[in-house]
Amino acid sequence: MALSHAIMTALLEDEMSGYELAKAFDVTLGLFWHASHQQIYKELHKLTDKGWLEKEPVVQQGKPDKIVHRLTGAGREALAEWVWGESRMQEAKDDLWVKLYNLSADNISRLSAEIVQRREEMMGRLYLYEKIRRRHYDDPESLPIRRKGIYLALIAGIRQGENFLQWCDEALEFLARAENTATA
Amino acid sequence: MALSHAIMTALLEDEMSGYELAKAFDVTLGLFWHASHQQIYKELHKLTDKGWLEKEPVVQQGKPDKIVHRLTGAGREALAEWVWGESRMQEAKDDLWVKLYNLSADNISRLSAEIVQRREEMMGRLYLYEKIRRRHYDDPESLPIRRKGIYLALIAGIRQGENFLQWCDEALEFLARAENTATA
DNA sequence: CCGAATTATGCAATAAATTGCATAGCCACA
DNA sequence: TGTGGCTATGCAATTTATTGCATAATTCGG
Repeated sequence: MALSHAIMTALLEDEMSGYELAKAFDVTLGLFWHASHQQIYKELHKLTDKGWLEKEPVVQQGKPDKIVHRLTGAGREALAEWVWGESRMQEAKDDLWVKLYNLSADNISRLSAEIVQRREEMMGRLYLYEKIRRRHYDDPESLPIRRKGIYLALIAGIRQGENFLQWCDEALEFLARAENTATA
Repeated sequence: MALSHAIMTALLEDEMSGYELAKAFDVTLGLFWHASHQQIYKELHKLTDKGWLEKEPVVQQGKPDKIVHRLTGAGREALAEWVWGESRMQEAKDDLWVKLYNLSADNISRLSAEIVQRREEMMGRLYLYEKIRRRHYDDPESLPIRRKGIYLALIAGIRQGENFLQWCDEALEFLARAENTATA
Protein backbone atom coordinates (compact mmCIF):
# COMPACT_ATOMS: atom_id res chain seq x y z
CA MET A 1 0.00 0.00 0.00
CA ALA A 2 2.13 2.83 -1.24
CA LEU A 3 -0.45 5.47 -2.17
CA SER A 4 -1.12 6.05 1.50
CA HIS A 5 2.56 6.68 2.09
CA ALA A 6 2.81 8.92 -0.92
CA ILE A 7 -0.03 10.97 0.54
CA MET A 8 1.64 11.17 3.92
CA THR A 9 4.86 12.19 2.22
CA ALA A 10 3.07 15.01 0.48
CA LEU A 11 1.75 16.12 3.87
CA LEU A 12 5.18 16.13 5.53
CA GLU A 13 5.57 19.86 5.25
CA ASP A 14 2.14 21.23 4.42
CA GLU A 15 -1.35 20.35 5.52
CA MET A 16 -3.63 19.92 2.52
CA SER A 17 -7.15 19.11 1.45
CA GLY A 18 -7.94 16.16 -0.78
CA TYR A 19 -8.42 18.45 -3.71
CA GLU A 20 -5.07 20.12 -3.16
CA LEU A 21 -3.41 16.74 -2.78
CA ALA A 22 -4.79 15.56 -6.09
CA LYS A 23 -3.24 18.60 -7.76
CA ALA A 24 0.03 18.39 -5.85
CA PHE A 25 0.37 14.80 -6.97
CA ASP A 26 0.27 15.78 -10.59
CA VAL A 27 2.78 18.55 -10.09
CA THR A 28 5.38 17.26 -7.67
CA LEU A 29 5.09 13.50 -8.13
CA GLY A 30 3.61 13.48 -11.60
CA LEU A 31 6.48 11.69 -13.29
CA PHE A 32 6.07 8.77 -10.93
CA TRP A 33 2.52 8.72 -9.78
CA HIS A 34 -0.99 9.65 -10.64
CA ALA A 35 -3.94 9.22 -8.33
CA SER A 36 -7.55 10.14 -8.96
CA HIS A 37 -9.38 12.29 -6.46
CA GLN A 38 -11.67 9.38 -5.59
CA GLN A 39 -8.74 7.27 -4.61
CA ILE A 40 -7.21 10.06 -2.58
CA TYR A 41 -10.37 10.84 -0.63
CA LYS A 42 -10.83 7.17 0.18
CA GLU A 43 -7.24 6.87 1.35
CA LEU A 44 -7.56 10.03 3.46
CA HIS A 45 -10.48 8.50 5.33
CA LYS A 46 -8.54 5.31 5.96
CA LEU A 47 -5.48 7.16 7.19
CA THR A 48 -7.57 9.34 9.47
CA ASP A 49 -9.25 6.24 10.90
CA LYS A 50 -5.85 4.76 11.60
CA GLY A 51 -4.85 7.90 13.46
CA TRP A 52 -2.06 8.77 11.04
CA LEU A 53 -3.79 11.94 9.89
CA GLU A 54 -6.05 14.45 11.55
CA LYS A 55 -8.52 16.59 9.68
CA GLU A 56 -9.79 20.10 10.19
CA PRO A 57 -12.57 21.89 8.32
CA VAL A 58 -11.48 25.21 6.88
CA VAL A 59 -13.95 27.91 5.88
CA GLN A 60 -12.98 29.74 2.72
CA GLN A 61 -14.33 32.84 1.11
CA GLY A 62 -14.85 32.86 -2.63
CA LYS A 63 -14.63 29.06 -2.71
CA PRO A 64 -16.42 26.11 -1.15
CA ASP A 65 -15.14 25.11 2.28
CA LYS A 66 -12.49 22.42 2.48
CA ILE A 67 -11.11 19.85 4.91
CA VAL A 68 -7.37 19.96 5.44
CA HIS A 69 -5.38 16.96 6.62
CA ARG A 70 -2.29 17.00 8.78
CA LEU A 71 0.22 14.29 9.72
CA THR A 72 0.03 13.15 13.33
CA GLY A 73 3.00 11.98 15.38
CA ALA A 74 1.88 8.40 14.82
CA GLY A 75 1.67 9.12 11.11
CA ARG A 76 5.19 10.45 11.03
CA GLU A 77 6.45 7.38 12.85
CA ALA A 78 4.60 4.99 10.56
CA LEU A 79 5.97 6.77 7.53
CA ALA A 80 9.54 6.66 8.81
CA GLU A 81 9.13 2.97 9.52
CA TRP A 82 7.80 2.34 6.05
CA VAL A 83 10.75 4.14 4.48
CA TRP A 84 13.03 1.84 6.43
CA GLY A 85 11.28 -1.29 5.19
CA GLU A 86 11.75 -3.43 2.10
CA SER A 87 10.34 -2.52 -1.28
CA ARG A 88 10.25 -4.16 -4.67
CA MET A 89 11.15 -2.91 -8.07
CA GLN A 90 8.09 -2.16 -10.15
CA GLU A 91 7.77 -3.00 -13.81
CA ALA A 92 6.54 -0.48 -16.35
CA LYS A 93 3.37 -2.44 -17.25
CA ASP A 94 2.68 -0.07 -20.10
CA ASP A 95 0.38 -1.31 -22.87
CA LEU A 96 2.72 0.19 -25.45
CA TRP A 97 5.30 -2.55 -24.98
CA VAL A 98 2.72 -5.29 -25.37
CA LYS A 99 1.35 -3.58 -28.45
CA LEU A 100 4.81 -3.51 -30.00
CA TYR A 101 4.95 -7.28 -29.64
CA ASN A 102 1.99 -7.26 -32.02
CA LEU A 103 3.57 -5.08 -34.68
CA SER A 104 2.34 -5.92 -38.18
CA ALA A 105 2.00 -4.34 -41.61
CA ASP A 106 -1.60 -3.50 -40.67
CA ASN A 107 -0.91 -1.57 -37.52
CA ILE A 108 2.55 -0.13 -38.09
CA SER A 109 1.30 3.35 -38.94
CA ARG A 110 -1.13 3.27 -36.05
CA LEU A 111 1.60 2.35 -33.60
CA SER A 112 3.91 4.99 -35.06
CA ALA A 113 1.18 7.55 -34.46
CA GLU A 114 0.84 6.37 -30.91
CA ILE A 115 4.56 6.78 -30.32
CA VAL A 116 4.36 10.31 -31.71
CA GLN A 117 1.58 10.99 -29.24
CA ARG A 118 3.54 9.58 -26.33
CA ARG A 119 6.51 11.63 -27.34
CA GLU A 120 4.48 14.79 -27.23
CA GLU A 121 3.02 13.97 -23.87
CA MET A 122 6.44 13.25 -22.43
CA MET A 123 7.79 16.48 -23.90
CA GLY A 124 5.15 18.39 -22.02
CA ARG A 125 5.97 16.70 -18.76
CA LEU A 126 9.69 17.13 -19.20
CA TYR A 127 9.27 20.79 -19.91
CA LEU A 128 7.55 21.19 -16.56
CA TYR A 129 9.99 19.10 -14.58
CA GLU A 130 13.07 20.56 -16.16
CA LYS A 131 11.75 23.97 -15.17
CA ILE A 132 11.31 22.82 -11.59
CA ARG A 133 14.80 21.40 -11.57
CA ARG A 134 16.36 24.61 -12.81
CA ARG A 135 14.41 26.77 -10.43
CA HIS A 136 14.67 24.81 -7.22
CA TYR A 137 17.37 22.20 -7.59
CA ASP A 138 20.06 23.97 -9.52
CA ASP A 139 22.68 23.60 -6.81
CA PRO A 140 21.96 20.12 -5.44
CA GLU A 141 25.02 19.90 -3.19
CA SER A 142 23.83 22.72 -1.00
CA LEU A 143 20.27 21.52 -0.52
CA PRO A 144 19.02 20.32 2.86
CA ILE A 145 18.95 16.55 3.16
CA ARG A 146 15.29 15.93 2.35
CA ARG A 147 15.45 18.13 -0.71
CA LYS A 148 18.46 16.15 -1.85
CA GLY A 149 16.29 13.06 -1.93
CA ILE A 150 13.65 14.85 -3.95
CA TYR A 151 16.37 16.04 -6.28
CA LEU A 152 17.52 12.48 -6.89
CA ALA A 153 13.99 11.34 -7.67
CA LEU A 154 13.50 14.33 -9.93
CA ILE A 155 16.59 13.71 -12.02
CA ALA A 156 15.75 10.01 -12.22
CA GLY A 157 12.40 10.96 -13.71
CA ILE A 158 13.86 13.55 -16.03
CA ARG A 159 16.51 11.20 -17.35
CA GLN A 160 14.02 8.42 -17.80
CA GLY A 161 11.89 10.84 -19.77
CA GLU A 162 14.77 12.06 -21.92
CA ASN A 163 15.77 8.50 -22.55
CA PHE A 164 12.22 7.75 -23.66
CA LEU A 165 12.21 10.70 -26.05
CA GLN A 166 15.38 9.46 -27.66
CA TRP A 167 13.92 5.99 -27.98
CA CYS A 168 10.80 7.44 -29.60
CA ASP A 169 12.87 9.19 -32.24
CA GLU A 170 14.87 6.12 -33.08
CA ALA A 171 11.84 3.87 -33.00
CA LEU A 172 9.97 6.19 -35.38
CA GLU A 173 12.85 6.19 -37.83
CA PHE A 174 13.15 2.46 -37.59
CA LEU A 175 9.42 2.00 -38.14
CA ALA A 176 9.47 4.37 -41.11
CA ARG A 177 12.21 2.28 -42.72
CA ALA A 178 10.26 -0.89 -41.94
CA GLU A 179 7.14 0.57 -43.52
CA ASN A 180 9.01 1.48 -46.69
CA THR A 181 10.63 -1.89 -47.14
CA ALA A 182 7.27 -3.57 -46.48
CA THR A 183 5.49 -1.60 -49.20
CA ALA A 184 8.45 -1.57 -51.61
CA MET B 1 -7.35 -4.78 -18.99
CA ALA B 2 -3.90 -5.34 -20.39
CA LEU B 3 -2.82 -8.56 -18.72
CA SER B 4 -5.31 -10.48 -20.80
CA HIS B 5 -3.85 -8.98 -23.94
CA ALA B 6 -0.33 -9.66 -22.79
CA ILE B 7 -1.32 -13.30 -22.35
CA MET B 8 -2.87 -13.47 -25.79
CA THR B 9 0.22 -11.86 -27.22
CA ALA B 10 2.36 -14.55 -25.64
CA LEU B 11 0.09 -17.14 -27.26
CA LEU B 12 0.36 -15.62 -30.75
CA GLU B 13 2.91 -18.15 -31.91
CA ASP B 14 2.86 -20.95 -29.37
CA GLU B 15 0.15 -22.64 -27.39
CA MET B 16 1.04 -22.77 -23.72
CA SER B 17 -0.14 -23.88 -20.31
CA GLY B 18 -0.64 -21.44 -17.46
CA TYR B 19 2.54 -22.64 -15.85
CA GLU B 20 4.52 -22.11 -19.02
CA LEU B 21 2.97 -18.68 -19.47
CA ALA B 22 4.03 -17.63 -16.00
CA LYS B 23 7.59 -18.54 -16.88
CA ALA B 24 7.49 -17.04 -20.35
CA PHE B 25 6.32 -13.79 -18.82
CA ASP B 26 9.38 -13.54 -16.67
CA VAL B 27 11.69 -14.33 -19.54
CA THR B 28 10.32 -12.54 -22.58
CA LEU B 29 8.32 -9.72 -21.00
CA GLY B 30 10.15 -9.55 -17.71
CA LEU B 31 11.45 -6.02 -18.09
CA PHE B 32 7.92 -4.73 -18.50
CA TRP B 33 5.62 -7.11 -16.77
CA HIS B 34 5.32 -9.59 -14.02
CA ALA B 35 2.22 -11.64 -13.33
CA SER B 36 1.71 -14.26 -10.64
CA HIS B 37 0.46 -17.68 -11.62
CA GLN B 38 -2.78 -17.06 -9.74
CA GLN B 39 -3.52 -14.04 -11.84
CA ILE B 40 -2.64 -15.86 -15.03
CA TYR B 41 -4.86 -18.87 -14.31
CA LYS B 42 -7.76 -16.59 -13.47
CA GLU B 43 -7.28 -14.62 -16.64
CA LEU B 44 -7.02 -17.80 -18.72
CA HIS B 45 -10.43 -18.90 -17.47
CA LYS B 46 -11.94 -15.54 -18.32
CA LEU B 47 -10.45 -15.52 -21.80
CA THR B 48 -11.62 -19.05 -22.45
CA ASP B 49 -15.14 -18.11 -21.32
CA LYS B 50 -15.08 -15.20 -23.75
CA GLY B 51 -14.12 -17.54 -26.55
CA TRP B 52 -10.79 -15.87 -27.17
CA LEU B 53 -8.84 -18.94 -26.12
CA GLU B 54 -9.45 -22.66 -26.34
CA LYS B 55 -7.92 -25.18 -24.02
CA GLU B 56 -6.76 -28.73 -24.47
CA PRO B 57 -5.56 -31.16 -21.82
CA VAL B 58 -2.17 -32.63 -22.60
CA VAL B 59 -0.92 -35.82 -20.99
CA GLN B 60 2.76 -35.73 -20.16
CA GLN B 61 5.15 -38.41 -19.08
CA GLY B 62 7.57 -37.59 -16.31
CA LYS B 63 5.50 -34.57 -15.29
CA PRO B 64 1.95 -33.86 -14.15
CA ASP B 65 -0.52 -33.35 -16.99
CA LYS B 66 -1.15 -29.83 -18.21
CA ILE B 67 -3.76 -27.77 -20.01
CA VAL B 68 -2.52 -25.84 -23.00
CA HIS B 69 -4.27 -22.74 -24.30
CA ARG B 70 -4.48 -21.59 -27.90
CA LEU B 71 -5.68 -18.34 -29.48
CA THR B 72 -8.94 -18.65 -31.40
CA GLY B 73 -9.85 -16.62 -34.47
CA ALA B 74 -12.03 -14.40 -32.31
CA GLY B 75 -9.10 -13.98 -29.93
CA ARG B 76 -6.81 -12.91 -32.73
CA GLU B 77 -9.36 -10.37 -33.91
CA ALA B 78 -9.93 -9.00 -30.44
CA LEU B 79 -6.20 -8.65 -29.93
CA ALA B 80 -5.69 -6.85 -33.24
CA GLU B 81 -8.52 -4.50 -32.33
CA TRP B 82 -7.01 -3.78 -28.95
CA VAL B 83 -3.64 -2.99 -30.52
CA TRP B 84 -5.40 -0.47 -32.72
CA GLY B 85 -7.10 1.23 -29.79
CA GLU B 86 -6.01 4.02 -27.46
CA SER B 87 -3.71 3.50 -24.54
CA ARG B 88 -2.34 5.67 -21.80
CA MET B 89 1.15 6.23 -20.55
CA GLN B 90 1.77 4.49 -17.26
CA GLU B 91 3.73 6.01 -14.42
CA ALA B 92 6.46 4.10 -12.63
CA LYS B 93 4.68 4.00 -9.25
CA ASP B 94 7.75 2.63 -7.59
CA ASP B 95 8.04 3.03 -3.82
CA LEU B 96 11.68 4.01 -4.19
CA TRP B 97 10.80 7.47 -5.50
CA VAL B 98 8.42 8.13 -2.65
CA LYS B 99 11.00 6.92 -0.18
CA LEU B 100 13.55 9.34 -1.60
CA TYR B 101 11.16 12.18 -0.84
CA ASN B 102 11.61 11.11 2.79
CA LEU B 103 15.39 11.16 2.79
CA SER B 104 16.85 12.10 6.18
CA ALA B 105 20.03 11.70 8.19
CA ASP B 106 18.39 8.69 9.86
CA ASN B 107 17.61 6.71 6.74
CA ILE B 108 20.26 7.82 4.29
CA SER B 109 22.39 4.71 4.72
CA ARG B 110 19.33 2.48 4.54
CA LEU B 111 18.20 4.09 1.29
CA SER B 112 21.70 3.86 -0.12
CA ALA B 113 21.68 0.16 0.64
CA GLU B 114 18.35 -0.18 -1.10
CA ILE B 115 19.70 1.53 -4.19
CA VAL B 116 22.66 -0.86 -4.18
CA GLN B 117 20.19 -3.73 -4.05
CA ARG B 118 18.14 -2.34 -6.91
CA ARG B 119 21.28 -1.86 -8.92
CA GLU B 120 22.20 -5.48 -8.50
CA GLU B 121 18.77 -6.70 -9.43
CA MET B 122 18.75 -4.55 -12.54
CA MET B 123 22.23 -5.77 -13.47
CA GLY B 124 20.93 -9.33 -13.42
CA ARG B 125 18.00 -8.51 -15.61
CA LEU B 126 20.09 -6.54 -18.04
CA TYR B 127 22.57 -9.35 -18.36
CA LEU B 128 19.74 -11.62 -19.45
CA TYR B 129 18.14 -9.21 -21.85
CA GLU B 130 21.35 -8.05 -23.38
CA LYS B 131 22.13 -11.68 -24.09
CA ILE B 132 18.76 -12.12 -25.79
CA ARG B 133 19.35 -9.01 -27.85
CA ARG B 134 22.75 -10.16 -29.05
CA ARG B 135 21.53 -13.62 -29.87
CA HIS B 136 18.26 -12.94 -31.57
CA TYR B 137 18.09 -9.27 -32.46
CA ASP B 138 21.58 -8.47 -33.59
CA ASP B 139 20.56 -7.43 -37.09
CA PRO B 140 17.27 -5.61 -36.47
CA GLU B 141 16.82 -4.32 -40.02
CA SER B 142 16.44 -7.79 -41.45
CA LEU B 143 13.95 -9.11 -38.92
CA PRO B 144 10.36 -9.92 -39.91
CA ILE B 145 7.92 -7.18 -38.96
CA ARG B 146 6.63 -8.63 -35.69
CA ARG B 147 10.13 -9.31 -34.43
CA LYS B 148 10.99 -5.71 -35.23
CA GLY B 149 8.35 -4.61 -32.76
CA ILE B 150 9.71 -6.93 -30.12
CA TYR B 151 13.16 -5.57 -30.84
CA LEU B 152 11.98 -2.01 -30.21
CA ALA B 153 10.41 -3.00 -26.93
CA LEU B 154 13.53 -4.89 -25.95
CA ILE B 155 15.90 -1.99 -26.57
CA ALA B 156 13.52 0.36 -24.79
CA GLY B 157 13.75 -1.87 -21.74
CA ILE B 158 17.49 -2.30 -21.98
CA ARG B 159 18.13 1.41 -22.30
CA GLN B 160 15.79 2.18 -19.47
CA GLY B 161 17.72 -0.30 -17.39
CA GLU B 162 21.12 1.07 -18.35
CA ASN B 163 19.87 4.53 -17.60
CA PHE B 164 18.75 3.33 -14.19
CA LEU B 165 22.16 1.79 -13.47
CA GLN B 166 23.84 5.06 -14.28
CA TRP B 167 21.44 6.92 -12.04
CA CYS B 168 22.16 4.45 -9.22
CA ASP B 169 25.88 5.11 -9.45
CA GLU B 170 25.47 8.85 -9.41
CA ALA B 171 22.87 8.75 -6.69
CA LEU B 172 25.12 6.60 -4.51
CA GLU B 173 28.02 8.99 -4.93
CA PHE B 174 25.79 11.92 -4.20
CA LEU B 175 24.38 10.24 -1.10
CA ALA B 176 27.86 9.34 0.12
CA ARG B 177 28.88 12.98 -0.13
CA ALA B 178 25.69 14.03 1.65
CA GLU B 179 26.35 11.54 4.43
CA ASN B 180 29.88 12.85 4.93
CA THR B 181 28.88 16.48 5.09
CA ALA B 182 26.06 15.58 7.49
CA THR B 183 28.36 13.82 9.94
CA ALA B 184 31.32 16.16 9.43
C1' DC C 1 10.46 -45.11 1.84
C1' DC C 2 10.84 -40.14 2.90
C1' DG C 3 11.60 -35.44 2.00
C1' DA C 4 12.65 -31.81 -1.12
C1' DA C 5 12.28 -29.75 -5.54
C1' DT C 6 9.83 -29.10 -9.71
C1' DT C 7 5.74 -29.10 -12.37
C1' DA C 8 0.98 -28.03 -12.44
C1' DT C 9 -3.61 -25.87 -11.17
C1' DG C 10 -6.59 -23.50 -8.47
C1' DC C 11 -9.70 -20.91 -4.50
C1' DA C 12 -10.55 -17.14 -1.23
C1' DA C 13 -9.80 -12.89 0.97
C1' DT C 14 -8.12 -8.57 0.69
C1' DA C 15 -6.21 -4.44 -1.31
C1' DA C 16 -5.73 -1.17 -4.93
C1' DA C 17 -7.28 1.23 -8.98
C1' DT C 18 -10.63 2.62 -12.41
C1' DT C 19 -15.04 4.23 -13.99
C1' DG C 20 -19.27 6.25 -13.53
C1' DC C 21 -22.22 8.88 -10.97
C1' DA C 22 -23.77 12.54 -7.68
C1' DT C 23 -23.82 16.75 -5.13
C1' DA C 24 -22.83 21.45 -4.12
C1' DG C 25 -20.70 26.22 -3.51
C1' DC C 26 -18.91 30.01 -5.94
C1' DC C 27 -17.68 33.01 -9.97
C1' DA C 28 -18.01 35.13 -14.46
C1' DC C 29 -20.20 36.04 -18.60
C1' DA C 30 -24.10 36.66 -21.63
C1' DT D 1 -31.41 33.58 -15.16
C1' DG D 2 -28.87 30.12 -16.96
C1' DT D 3 -24.70 27.98 -18.44
C1' DG D 4 -20.06 26.68 -17.97
C1' DG D 5 -15.96 26.24 -15.29
C1' DC D 6 -13.48 25.69 -11.16
C1' DT D 7 -13.39 24.22 -6.43
C1' DA D 8 -14.60 20.63 -3.30
C1' DT D 9 -16.11 15.97 -1.51
C1' DG D 10 -17.84 11.71 -1.85
C1' DC D 11 -20.46 6.78 -2.97
C1' DA D 12 -20.91 2.48 -5.62
C1' DA D 13 -19.67 -0.96 -8.82
C1' DT D 14 -16.30 -3.19 -11.16
C1' DT D 15 -11.79 -4.59 -12.47
C1' DT D 16 -7.17 -5.67 -11.42
C1' DA D 17 -3.52 -7.25 -8.37
C1' DT D 18 -1.61 -9.28 -4.19
C1' DT D 19 -1.31 -12.57 -0.49
C1' DG D 20 -2.11 -16.70 1.64
C1' DC D 21 -3.61 -21.16 1.32
C1' DA D 22 -4.45 -25.81 -0.79
C1' DT D 23 -3.80 -29.76 -3.63
C1' DA D 24 -1.47 -33.15 -6.38
C1' DA D 25 1.74 -35.71 -9.70
C1' DT D 26 6.42 -36.72 -10.60
C1' DT D 27 11.52 -37.06 -9.99
C1' DC D 28 15.64 -37.63 -7.52
C1' DG D 29 18.75 -38.20 -3.84
C1' DG D 30 19.62 -40.10 0.63
